[in-house]
Amino acid sequence: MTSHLAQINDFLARLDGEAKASLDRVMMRRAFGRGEYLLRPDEICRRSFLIVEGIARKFYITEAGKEITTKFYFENDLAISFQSYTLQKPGSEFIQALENVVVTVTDYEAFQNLKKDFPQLLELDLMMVEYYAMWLEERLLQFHSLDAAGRYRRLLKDYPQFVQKVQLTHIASYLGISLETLSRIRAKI
Amino acid sequence: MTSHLAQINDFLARLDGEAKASLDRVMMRRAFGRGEYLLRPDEICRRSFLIVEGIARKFYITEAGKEITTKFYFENDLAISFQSYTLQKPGSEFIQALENVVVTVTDYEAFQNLKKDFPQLLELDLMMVEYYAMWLEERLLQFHSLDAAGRYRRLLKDYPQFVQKVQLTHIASYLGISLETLSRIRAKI
DNA sequence: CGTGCACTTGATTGAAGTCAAGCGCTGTGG
DNA sequence: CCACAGCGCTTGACTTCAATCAAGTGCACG
Repeated sequence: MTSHLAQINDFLARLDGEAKASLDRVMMRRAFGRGEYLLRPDEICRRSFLIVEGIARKFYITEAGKEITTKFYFENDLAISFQSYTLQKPGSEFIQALENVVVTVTDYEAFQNLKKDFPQLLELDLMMVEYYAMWLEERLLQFHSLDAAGRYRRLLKDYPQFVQKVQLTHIASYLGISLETLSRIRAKI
Repeated sequence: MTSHLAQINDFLARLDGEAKASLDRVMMRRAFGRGEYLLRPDEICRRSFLIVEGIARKFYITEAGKEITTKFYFENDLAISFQSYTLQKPGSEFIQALENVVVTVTDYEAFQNLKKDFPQLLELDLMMVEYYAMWLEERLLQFHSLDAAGRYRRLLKDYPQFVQKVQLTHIASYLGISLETLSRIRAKI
């Protein structure tokens, strides 16, 4: 998986000058304070947020009123509500800063237009979506084949930084287990 | 979701003549008998299979030796082992015909080359991966927010054809529940 | 010095897994 | 043509994992 990420960085490094310059031109730096929302439900996700600094999360609220965290964003992660962004339709997800966050914002329309001029960017887009799909496959596999303790151990192994920096409440919902169960799992390790 | 599928078909219909002809030229029709494997673990997924007729499934085997079905393929579905295909590395998934199946096979390399000549095909590729990612997101959401009975009811609603045509053993593993539990859920409806 | 929030710990309940037996087809060979 | 073997599914009894409910701890911050 990491190899794919490396490939994306590699690709970005080799992106030709004009494409890169055009891309830079439509990107805008912005800051959000701890707790602020980068995106709310019923909004169309018209912008992507590349995390420069800080941590954010994506979550939705179930019918029962429970928050489910579906993704954490760290440095260099691209935060969007995928379905809302792709279809340009109102979504049901929140994106929220968990700390003070600095991002570079790219407008959806602007990026679509650039893709027409620079097929390289189309390739880049494809690579990023491929990467996301593989990440989703891996996550689904974990839900399918690991129990609560197994999923936590896997998280510790793959992303130890999460556990240090993110509240257990959010980690529990990310893993699909209750806060209490997570607490007990941790006590045993 | 259906809207996105419609968009792909629409796109295919508008694909310009030369791109379409080139694509057709590299596609080959093939048949597999019930139970045969289109792909096995440790193979690199070097071909995609567009289902013309019949049903197939994708699955893997856990450390505990249990089969987990991750996807069913019906007419017009494109069967690949996504990670193995995308990275061109050996994978761990089986793709198996559940009935006699007719497919059109497209070689990975050939398609990659065509994408260089026809950016339209690159766009098509992107759309298909986007569609797959949204499907994965939806499936993950169901694992996260529905219990066993809820997932089965959702399956009945979204894909009633599965339940008629596919063995309950496979459906149970697809839903992440035991065959016995599925049987009890069905008895209550 | 409280008040609130993040987390822990304990007791109980409930959903789903496992193990085991049995039913009802279908298909094959005596 | 019947018999029985095998497979797909059901049903029952029991167990287990994790959710829920309910206190309680400890730290941070006004």
